[in-house]
Amino acid sequence: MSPSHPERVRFAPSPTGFFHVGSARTILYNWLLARQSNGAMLLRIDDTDTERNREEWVDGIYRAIRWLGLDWDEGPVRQSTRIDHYQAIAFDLFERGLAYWCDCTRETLDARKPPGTPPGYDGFCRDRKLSQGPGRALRFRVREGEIVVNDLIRSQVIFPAGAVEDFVILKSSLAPLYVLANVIDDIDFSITTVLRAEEHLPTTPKAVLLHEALGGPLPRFGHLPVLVNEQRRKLSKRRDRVAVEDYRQLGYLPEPMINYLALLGWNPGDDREFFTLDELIHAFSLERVGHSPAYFDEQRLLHFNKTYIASLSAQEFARIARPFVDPMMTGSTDGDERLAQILPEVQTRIGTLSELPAMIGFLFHFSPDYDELADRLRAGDDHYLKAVADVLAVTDPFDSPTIETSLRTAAEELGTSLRKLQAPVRIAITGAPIGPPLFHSMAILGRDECLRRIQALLEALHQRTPAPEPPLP
RNA sequence: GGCCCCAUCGUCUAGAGGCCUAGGACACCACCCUCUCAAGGUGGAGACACGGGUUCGAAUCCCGUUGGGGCUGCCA
Repeated sequence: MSPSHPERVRFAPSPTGFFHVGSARTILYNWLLARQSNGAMLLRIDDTDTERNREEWVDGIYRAIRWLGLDWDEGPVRQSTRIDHYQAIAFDLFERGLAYWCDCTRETLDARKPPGTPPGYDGFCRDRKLSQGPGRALRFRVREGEIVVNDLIRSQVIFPAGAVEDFVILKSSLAPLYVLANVIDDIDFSITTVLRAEEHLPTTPKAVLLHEALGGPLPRFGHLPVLVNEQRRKLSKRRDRVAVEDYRQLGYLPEPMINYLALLGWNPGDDREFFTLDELIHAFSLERVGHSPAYFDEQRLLHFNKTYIASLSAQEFARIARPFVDPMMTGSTDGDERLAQILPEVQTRIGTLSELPAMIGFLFHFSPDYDELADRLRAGDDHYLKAVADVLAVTDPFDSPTIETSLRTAAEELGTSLRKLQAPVRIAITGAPIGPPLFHSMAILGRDECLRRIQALLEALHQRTPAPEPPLP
């Protein structure tokens, strides 16, 4: 299913914010196309808008790409270093009569048009033969006739004559606009396929026009469906959690992120749902990219993350867990040993790495609010706790199976179930009603510490002043 | 408003005229397993937006309606 000819694709983000999950999907698909065709992907930084760009965002782009496990073959090309070149070509377009200078401002344009008229340029300066000068922008003279875009994903899209207005290619500051710089670079770097988000579809006819004017073969265009939020609106930096960096910090891993993103808009045609990057290279095809907007479902991402974590070897899991558990282990003497013992027990219990501290922190530091813990206990639990303390004192060896046997026997003698007996013990030992396997945790902590924690809860229970009787009316 | 895109379970989707009593996955519910919670196993509920065509036959093709989205900037 892979293309027979090497594709030259490009990924061209603008550094105006955090690297977006939508961008991550776009670069993935481009990268896949390049890899499966033995082609190349160019990384281009579209930083022509000096007002909005920040250098830290550029670094963020590099970081995110590497974190995802992707790379690029050429570049990065900074458009900001090629301004002169774009200007020269724009001036040439003017010389050839394909562009003209315009001094209309938003205000003069609006003033000219009857109220309620839809936005858009009216071609006022088309034949005024203005020369270059302060306050004058260069507009492209859009030709007559419809413009056809053959989209790889949507097939033929026709823009009727008159649907495209004369658009600005050089600001009055002489800074080039994105359509111009894009087309010039796509030509200069022999891009064969432009694969980008659907929001660019309406500007594609402008690119086609520019290509016509500048010559050279037209690249193939493909427009990916947009990613939307719960309200079905395009994912927005303001409203939604979209930064790849955020997901990294939350303990999501690159492999499941890639896996999930690949499936957001594309599917293999069968029921397969787990893919490595390498498998994606072979399986991916533009033909199987969907047409409709896709909801970025964090729950499903979580499922992929969780499944991936569970599939890791103990060594791999320990390695990636490290940065998330290190902070809570400071000051703990045999922390490494305890960590090594508990990690296999929690590997199938977490969705993201950031859940780790809350789940196993009790093994390293324990200073609960005993009043709160006491609140969680039920009537009679103090008897259970005492009985368990007695049993634990003579449990030998103090390992998980033996502890279990001891408590099982104790439960029988108390006429209760292990389920009920372990509940208050779990509260005493871990501080929470749910968590990793209790007996294993107890073995890790050791007899003394377990008894100390049970005693502490018992004392807290006894020291509580009984709730005053409600006054009788 | 104009131009453009899109339309199958809540979500991601399979489906390219009969294989559809519409399949899978996430989430949800129940049961099993079980020291809690997970994991795992079994089962369940849940969709072709609507209306016209075309056809022996339509989720699949055409038209319209409705709905959603994108763009409409001297941003990208």
